[in-house]
This record gives sequence, structure tokens and C-alpha cells, in this order.
Amino acid sequence: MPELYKAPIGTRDVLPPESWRHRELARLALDQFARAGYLPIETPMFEHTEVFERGVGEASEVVNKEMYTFVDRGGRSLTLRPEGTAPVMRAVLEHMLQRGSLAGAVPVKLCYHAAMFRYERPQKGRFRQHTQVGIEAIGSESPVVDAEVIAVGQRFLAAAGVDSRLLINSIGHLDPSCRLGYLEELRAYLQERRDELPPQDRERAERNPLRTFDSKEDATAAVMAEAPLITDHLCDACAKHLGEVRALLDELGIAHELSPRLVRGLDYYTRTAFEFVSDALGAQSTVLGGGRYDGLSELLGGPRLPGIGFGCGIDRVLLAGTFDVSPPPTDAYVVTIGERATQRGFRLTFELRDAGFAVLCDLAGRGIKGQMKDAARSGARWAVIIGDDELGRDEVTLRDMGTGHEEPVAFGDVAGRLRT
RNA sequence: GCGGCCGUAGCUCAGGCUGGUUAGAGCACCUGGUUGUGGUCCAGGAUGUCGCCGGUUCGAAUCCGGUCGGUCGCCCCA
Repeated sequence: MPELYKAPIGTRDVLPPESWRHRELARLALDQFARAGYLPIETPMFEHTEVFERGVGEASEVVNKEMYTFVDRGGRSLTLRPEGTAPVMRAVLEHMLQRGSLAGAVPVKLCYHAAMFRYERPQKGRFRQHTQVGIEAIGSESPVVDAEVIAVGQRFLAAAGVDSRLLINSIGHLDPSCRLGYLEELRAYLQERRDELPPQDRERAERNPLRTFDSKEDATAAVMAEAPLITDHLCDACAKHLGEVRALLDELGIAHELSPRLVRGLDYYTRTAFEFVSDALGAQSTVLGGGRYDGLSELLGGPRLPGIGFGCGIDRVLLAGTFDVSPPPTDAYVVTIGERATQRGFRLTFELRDAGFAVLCDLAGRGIKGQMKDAARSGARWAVIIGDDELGRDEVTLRDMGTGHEEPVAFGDVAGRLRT
């Protein structure tokens, strides 16, 4: 540890001007979400570890080995949130939002912009701390909610200039007539062709058969190409639900591909699963992903409370998309010569700021030349120059930094002149 | 947790294979030319634990080992 001032592995500082893009992109997201009726919610950065163990699922990779878990001074096991859905559901249950302050709102619609933490090996588009924006709609099973959530995500990505494809699937619900029955069939199939799988995938096939579809091994892909598909084994209700979601997407003209091999890693997902993938991200192709989690509330000990939502990594959106914004322009820079002028100029700086302008002044005791240079560096449109000559006439010299043209302006008229 | 590649000024990089005087360039930065004027130009200037630790050697940025960090991929995910 030779360097004390070095960010921990997998974390990074977002510096200007990139920090400006981050901020504005998050603002764009939250604005769009708000227009669709999703209200901002802030949950703690950490939760009781059990919220994730039970909500996300102890078998999942995320909970298994990727959580930042610590014991606080009171002996409680706490975990920095690795994802946004379980904490939001926990908050909805704790405050009984569906009956309390948001009574009558069915579903309860919430959105967030928050840091997530996962102890993973860093890679392109993947960090141990990253920021997500996301929405959750809790309290309705209607396929219209699914379609709305997906469409809100699609609109956001479009606005952020991300070129992506939408993959959608249904993974059914936990019942022998649906996912459980299918899993049995899939297991039997994998057992039958076990010898054809690479060792790594054999283990996976047993532990989490659905995930075998994700393998990038050619041999495995060949086996999975002929495997039974969940889409063909959904119960009538789940199949109908998926069909209705797709019809609504068609209604909006949102292109999507049925992807029977799309599976999600977190245990709480039921029925609709979807993700938007981009080719611009290397191995981390998912830029926005989500799905329905009708069983989550009960896993947390709550009543039956269906929901659906998505999470979207804004670091990835920035990497994959074309979203860009310019930093706010500087309107004026107050240049002063001499002590009296410095005092008067300092006051003018704040008078102009109070009037709504972006105004800078020297904070380093520079001479006029240094101040002019600083003014140019700041991109200020105007230099407001004040020296003894100006003070004597109760005016300033206003210099147009673009053309170099200068004109005298009375102190009281500066704000008005800047406005033109 | 596993594997490939990489670590030289604030930034982008040369030098390294074939160890040897004060380790370079461009950009950025500072000063002066212009004692009240930037962006151009000219002249000058400052800047590096050559990632870190150890080994080989008379001598290491250069060779070797380890380590830390970055990057890309596996796993998994936003």
C-alpha cells in the first residue's frame, strides 16, 4: 500500500467533465420516470444482511460471494446494498405504502438513483461500486404494468442515445404446472446429455439448470439448442400474461425478441424477465435489466404483493450511449486592479450571481494578466474589468471575450447589459 | 476466485529486446516580451520515489522473482 491517496480497487472517482454527464443523465432519468408517475424513494445504503439473503436468494452468486457485509458495533450483520429492488420492497412493506401515505396508488410506483456495491473482479463496465437508476411498480399483476415498466426503460435508453436490443422472456411461476414442472424436464434432459457438457457446465447444470442456457461453451450451446424451452412449458396463465405484455409492446411499436434462454440470476424473479443489451460494452452487454418479482414480498415475510421493475447502470449507459452535455457556461469574470477595486468587484460578483448569472472572480491574488487568462480559461463570455479609472467614473469596462470589443457600463447597468 | 496483456512527468507516449555520463518528446502549466488586458506568436522555466519490494551486476527504467494496481476475458451481473 504505497499510495495512500488511491481509490480502492474497483472504485473510481468521476471527475469533471464526466461527472457532469453523470449528474445530467441521472436527472434525465428521474425526470422521465417522474413523468410516468414514478416517485423518488431513498433507502439506506445498507440493510440487514437478511434482506438480501432472503430476498435475493442465498443460492445466488450475488449473495453467495459478492456482498459487502460487515458487523456493526451493536453486533448486527449489515450489507451494503448490491441491488435496488429488495430494499425498495422492504421499505414498501415497512411503511405499508400500499395502504399508508400512497394509499390507493395501485401499483405503488417508485424510482431511485443510488450506488450499488458488489465484490466482483472489475472489468469493462463493471465496478465494485456503481450507480443505478431504476423503477419499481409494486402491487399489480396486470401485464400493462410490465409493458409500462419496459417502455419507460426503452424511452430512457433512447433518450440517452443507447443503441440496444430488447430481449424478453417469461420464466413462469413456482408451481408444478409451470416452472417447477419445466425444471424437472430440463434436469432430466441435461442428465441424459451430461457427457456432452464440459465439466464446468456439468456442475452448473445440476446447481442451476436454467443458467446452463447462458454458457458460452460451444459444446454446451449445441446441447442447449435442443433443450426444452420454458416458453413451451408455461402454464396457461403465465403464457397468456407474456402474450399480453408482448401485444402491448407491439402497440407501442417497441421491437423485442422472445428469448427463451434469457434467465435472471436473482431468485425472486417470476414471469416476465427482460434486458436491453448493447454491443458497445464488451462482455458486459446488459445495460438495463429487470423483471417481475411476484414472490419477493412473501420471501421478506410480507403479504402477497406482486411487483416489477428494472435497474439500469448509468456507467454502462454512458459507455454505450452517445449522451453528452456541456458544462454550464460562465457568463462573466470580474477582473479587478487594486485593493479597492477588488472589494467592489467581489461585491459585484455576488450581485450578479444573485441576479442569476454564472460569475467568477479571482481567488488567487492574480495580476490583471493572470485574471484575464483565468477568464479565458473559464470560457466566460464577458470580462468585467474594474480599476481605479472605472471606480472614479462609477462604471466598469465590459469586454466581450469573443470579439475583444470593450465598452464602459455603469455599475448599475451591468446585469442588464449581460442579459442582452 | 481463475487466466491474458500492461504499469516512464498532470495527460498521451518514446527509451527497454542488445544494462553504462545529468531519463526524453508533444500537450498542459509557470515567467517574460505587453508597468491595466486573455485566446495567436516568440524567448525562457519548473515537473519524475521510471508502480512497489527484493535479486543478479562494478552499474538496473532496462534482466529475473515477488507484490500492488490497471485493463480485457471466465464466472456473474447494471
